[in-house]
Amino acid sequence: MSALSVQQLRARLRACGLRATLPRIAVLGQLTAAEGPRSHAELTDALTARGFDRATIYRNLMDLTDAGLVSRTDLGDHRWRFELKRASHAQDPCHPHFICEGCGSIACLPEASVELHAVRGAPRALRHKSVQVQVRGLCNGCA
Amino acid sequence: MSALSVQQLRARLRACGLRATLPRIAVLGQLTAAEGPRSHAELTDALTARGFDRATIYRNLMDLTDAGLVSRTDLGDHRWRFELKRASHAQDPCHPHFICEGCGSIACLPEASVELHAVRGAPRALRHKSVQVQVRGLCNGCA
DNA sequence: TCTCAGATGAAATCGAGTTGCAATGATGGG
DNA sequence: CCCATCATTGCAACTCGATTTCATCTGAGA
Repeated sequence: MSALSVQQLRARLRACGLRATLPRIAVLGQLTAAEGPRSHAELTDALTARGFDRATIYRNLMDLTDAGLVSRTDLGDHRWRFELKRASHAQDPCHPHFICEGCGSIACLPEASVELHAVRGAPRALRHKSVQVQVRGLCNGCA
Repeated sequence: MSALSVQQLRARLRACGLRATLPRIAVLGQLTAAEGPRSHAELTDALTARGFDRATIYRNLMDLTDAGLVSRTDLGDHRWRFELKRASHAQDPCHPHFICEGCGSIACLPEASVELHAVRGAPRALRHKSVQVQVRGLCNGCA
């Protein structure tokens, strides 16, 4: 799902009751093409070159979040990250994220890469898998 | 460890190579008496009455964090929280941490509760186990 | 006691996040 | 196909926690 056509993006927006405007298609397209969560600043850097405004990008991210197409999380660095909810990730809604402490980039890890064991004394949330797992370290580029 | 004498606080600061100044002793004292993480604003509210400046409190929180006496985390509400590192957290450097997104308490998980698998495509740091794992969710009290 | 690097206080700055408002444009109805 | 309407945009300003600047002050070793 690296890149969808404009028609596909437009259809997806309309299916949620959102107007298919140019900036909105661009934002959804960026998130669709992205590997993992992206910050507002990252999207702004990528899209102001095309003439779109910060505030518009911000409001579209909120719109997509409200529509349920995108999830908004804070991975602990004081910046909201927006990630497309993918059909392929539907079965593992809380896949772990890898956070590079060198360059700050964030990537998704396959759910199989982290296995949780609800050992004695651990919070019950661990047993229900209703937790968010973050792995911090150096990415291959920064190591 | 609800309250330490000024002498004890002073000694602890000196042991880290920090000067035992009045504001610094007050900040460390507040964190020592606190039950859980405290935000900069909370400490400011408590300490400006004694005549200490916001910026000074902020810098002392950073100093204590750099010195390793205090940990700084974000519970997801976009505000830094500072919590005294207690002795019980000191040993076993690479165990996973459980962060409650409700009350902010930070608990140590047994190393066995999280198992990492270096699957294809994962960063090499995962294979070397040179990563830090954080599990976020609701603790038993907040669930 | 003297000295000065480290620390403080007051104010300014930074930056992500957010909002107000007039102009614009996507959509549905005619 | 055109028009009216209302969601959306672009711009600028604002909020507020986080952070820095700089002149002054002070804790701690000599």
